[in-house]
Amino acid sequence: MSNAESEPPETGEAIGEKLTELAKRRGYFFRSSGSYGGVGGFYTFGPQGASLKGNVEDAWRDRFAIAEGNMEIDAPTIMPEPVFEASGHLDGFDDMLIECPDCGTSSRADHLVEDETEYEDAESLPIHEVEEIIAEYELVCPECGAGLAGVAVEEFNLMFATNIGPGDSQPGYLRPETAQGIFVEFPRLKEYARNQLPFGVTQIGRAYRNEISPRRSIIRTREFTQAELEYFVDPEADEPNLERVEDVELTLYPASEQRNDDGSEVETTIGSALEDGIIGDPWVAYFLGVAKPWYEAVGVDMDRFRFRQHLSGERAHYAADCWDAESEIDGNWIELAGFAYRGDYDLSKHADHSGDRFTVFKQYDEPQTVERATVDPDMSYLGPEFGGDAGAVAEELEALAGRDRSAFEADAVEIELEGETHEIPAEKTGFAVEEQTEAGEHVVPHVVEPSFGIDRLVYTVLHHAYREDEVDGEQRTYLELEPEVAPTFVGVFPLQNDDALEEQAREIVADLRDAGLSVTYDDSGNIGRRYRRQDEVGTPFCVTVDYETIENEETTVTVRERDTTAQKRLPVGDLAETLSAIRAGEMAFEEL
RNA sequence: GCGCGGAUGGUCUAGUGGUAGGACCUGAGCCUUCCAAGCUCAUGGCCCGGGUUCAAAUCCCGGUCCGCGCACCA
Repeated sequence: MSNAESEPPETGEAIGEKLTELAKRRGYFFRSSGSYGGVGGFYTFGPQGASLKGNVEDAWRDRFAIAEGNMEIDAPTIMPEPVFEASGHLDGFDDMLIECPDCGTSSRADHLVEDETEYEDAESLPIHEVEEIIAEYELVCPECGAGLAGVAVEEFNLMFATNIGPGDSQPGYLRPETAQGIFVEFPRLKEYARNQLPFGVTQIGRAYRNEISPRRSIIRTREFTQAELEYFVDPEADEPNLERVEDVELTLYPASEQRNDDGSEVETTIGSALEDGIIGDPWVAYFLGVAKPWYEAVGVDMDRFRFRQHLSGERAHYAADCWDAESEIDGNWIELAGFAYRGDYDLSKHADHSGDRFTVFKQYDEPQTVERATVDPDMSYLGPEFGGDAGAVAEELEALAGRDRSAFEADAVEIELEGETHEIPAEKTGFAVEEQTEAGEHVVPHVVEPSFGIDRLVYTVLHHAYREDEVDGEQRTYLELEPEVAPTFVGVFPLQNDDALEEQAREIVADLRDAGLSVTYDDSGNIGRRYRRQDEVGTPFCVTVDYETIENEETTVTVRERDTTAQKRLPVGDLAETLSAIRAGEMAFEEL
């Protein structure tokens, strides 16, 4: 177990409940299918939430696809069973649960068998065998000691199963991660990359896990959105451009510190963390360095953010080094993203299972000439001599030529086949040593995988943006969302119900929308109420048309900033341009 | 999946075996020359299914969902 949930920074009071209430009331997110009683683990993003989420996805795409020069694809969410046999999800995602008839405790049946008997890989055994083993060894409930012999073992796979087409002849599954959609299409994707390593493929999409108990709002759901990058590299040749990120400062929580009782987080830079060996892999380090400023830009509070290294027991067996991005929410650390060096695990598995080629041809600088021992067996001799074994004999000859040329120097070549020794006259083997020119080799790329959870990030962004303060003695709740991700960028109001003011305000709305800004118009109640309404959904700016606007020669409006409630008067003509510049981060409100 | 607690307008909540009230929000109107003001009016609710009862939002059972703990989290 990690102590990932220990020692949260002492910032922020518990605001999860208030946020959930606000999210429901204002349209960020809410439980799905409420009219039918609701369903666990599924949430709908309302108008505000969908917009915020879309903006976060756009920001991710800008940074991890476009700015890095990576491709983006959009693969199906349902894939056929063999894909998941290859990926390991069909077996590895399978839990065997056994429930104690006395105390009701559920245990992992496969773990019980592995712990208490000499069986080592109980997970791969069929259910009935596990049940037999439990009966045979008279295993008991680890909690209360009651006998478990004869108790049914229940299989629980975290993947949602379905059927493709009529009947159940072609089982399929909803993908438990978006990554497989990329790996499966690798042979074609590498063509689009013109067979050049390194290259990256991104995907933003839904993934599905039939969680036993979804919890904590949209933090752990059964359907969620991931943004993943699979970056394919030549492990021999490719190196990340660390200069771009080496000065990025970050908070790390390495495995070594987690094991200490008084372990603590480490403040360092990408460059020194690599030098000190804290981060093991330069590619992982590179993407941590890209991710940190990005998280900051979309509104994650860097005082409540860290990268935590996986402990060795926590890592998947193929992952050499693995770090999670984590944010702190009401005293708990939640996982926002995982950065794993997956080696050639995924591509090799799919190569084995599909028979397709998951490699990239890497041309040498200079063609290389190598001596290679080859055989060309005389099958008209081997056939009559060995009958049905002739093919196997030929294969063994070829293998032998590869490992021991001297075996072919005698008049007769000895080979072993199923324990028997056979002699083949040397002249019948067609043995030769030839010079071959090789232009390059097929390499299985290694994969670096930054994998982001979007829903959790949206929740974190809202949580970290939540503010309460007082304006003129009145309580105020507002969301300090970054302009780049805020669902609505500007609200436009007439100061009062007045045809002239309203007409002018509607013109401004049209202008701003033409400029591509997300605008809302509001003329209900009084001006203060409208400001508060926009504050609560996190709209960064409000524009108000008053009598000065329509009476003075120069048409001006007030622009009011959300966080400070400060106002400035600006000419209408420059409004769209100025606000667009602010949204793009090229200008600050204070500079106006 | 187990245990404990919960579920009343959009939101937050009061409530008793005799068919539900408030606040906020929302909408209409009045008022209003910049921060949830005031006045009038309006919309809208007892999670679902069974049982007990003359009568159930209330008591009982089951389910669904939510929160917490346990287990689970490739």
